[in-house]
Amino acid sequence: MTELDNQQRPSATETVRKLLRADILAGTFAPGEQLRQEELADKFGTSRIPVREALRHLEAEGLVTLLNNRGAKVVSFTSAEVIELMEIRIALECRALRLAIPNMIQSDFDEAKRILVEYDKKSDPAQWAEMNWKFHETLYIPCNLPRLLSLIEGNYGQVSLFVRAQVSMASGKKTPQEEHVDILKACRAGNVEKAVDLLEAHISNTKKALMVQRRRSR
Amino acid sequence: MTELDNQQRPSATETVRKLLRADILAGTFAPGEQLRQEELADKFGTSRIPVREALRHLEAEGLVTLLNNRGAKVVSFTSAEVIELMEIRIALECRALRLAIPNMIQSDFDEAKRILVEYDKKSDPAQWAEMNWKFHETLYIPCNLPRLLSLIEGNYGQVSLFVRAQVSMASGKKTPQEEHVDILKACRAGNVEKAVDLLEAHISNTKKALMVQRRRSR
DNA sequence: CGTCCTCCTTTTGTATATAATTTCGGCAAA
DNA sequence: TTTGCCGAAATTATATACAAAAGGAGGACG
Repeated sequence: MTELDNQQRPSATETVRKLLRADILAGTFAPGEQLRQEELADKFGTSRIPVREALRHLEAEGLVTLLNNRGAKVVSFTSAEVIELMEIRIALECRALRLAIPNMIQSDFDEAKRILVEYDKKSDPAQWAEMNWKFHETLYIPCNLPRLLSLIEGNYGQVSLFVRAQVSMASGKKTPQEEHVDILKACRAGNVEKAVDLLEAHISNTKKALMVQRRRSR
Repeated sequence: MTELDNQQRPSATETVRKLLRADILAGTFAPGEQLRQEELADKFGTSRIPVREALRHLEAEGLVTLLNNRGAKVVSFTSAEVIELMEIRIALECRALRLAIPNMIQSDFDEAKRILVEYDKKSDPAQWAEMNWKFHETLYIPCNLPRLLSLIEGNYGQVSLFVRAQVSMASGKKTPQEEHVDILKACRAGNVEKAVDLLEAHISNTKKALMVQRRRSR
């Protein structure tokens, strides 16, 4: 048994934190939006104390910003900061993949494959985001480093606030799905260097797509 | 002006957080030690509320662990977890260095050099840790990605809880200081691949030294 | 002699209350 | 119209109060 089977009953603070994070990631609270403590306390049926503690935690996670006497806002990134998140993705996820590949077993490949197949069936862009994360996560889990995985997940959470539907394919380039297939193939072949290179290119492509997208929306 | 000139006067919560973190990193509170809220509140001259909020933040940072109705402890890592921190160092710091080198200017080299010289003058192992961090930080700062730098700093904070005096050199290997010199030289030469490889080896050596050290202390 | 139960103490978790700060509307003056 | 300055209302920050849970000493029972 690991050390993580502690909490018997979740505290109010943890409940609020979990629900609030889900709301933020689901877009219920938009980036930049003010989060009023009393409102949240009402919504979650607690006093403001657990709300404030949850906000402090989410602040450290990078999902909200707290200013002195001015409360909390959902984070809102500048273009440069979103690019930065992609650099962090490259750093963390490429390392995780590198360490994961030697540990992969058949069921990991099967699971990844299954997700890709399901991916193609879904038509709702909102679900693509979910599938995309599932696929990537599946590739990294075998590295067996929970803290690294948790950093990746936290960073990805911030990313997903801004990279809602990442459909875009630069003209003539491969689609993200095609890239997924290629990455999985390299993993299967045990070709660490190739897989990592492909992953870096994959994330880099998202980064570039974002740069274009953001440049347009001025 | 950036976005970080907000806080006019720091709140009690932030003050407590900063001081408590300093205490933890300085070893005033040892890993595994219980942190009593009332005690901390007294020490910092506040009520327990700011203390609790600071603890929530530090929990998210990974410096303390909170258990339900059982309060906070300074984190205490298993051997495997310390190894994991080094993997995260490799992921984050190698990427930062890679992105930093193209942006380095003369004053960056000068500063790094200055730190290395000072390094040799100090005899107190406690100061080595500080110098070591300063040197690494100096190399990464030119990447100009504040979030990445903040992740690196947070991770390094956890590392420094357990890697007090990293003097050890495996027999026949280079000392950490010699490795520092080599890394800096590669940076000066603009040789990104070599510098990153050296850095990875450098961190890996620390990792290996830790593995030996921990194996002994059983 | 050891184990388990109970009660008391300590400590944590959350609600309520109070203080301090910001925000905003209105009014006056330029 | 615009600017700037009150002052009330809203909102946040912190303290205090109370409730709930954990920890520990002592005693009953095997």
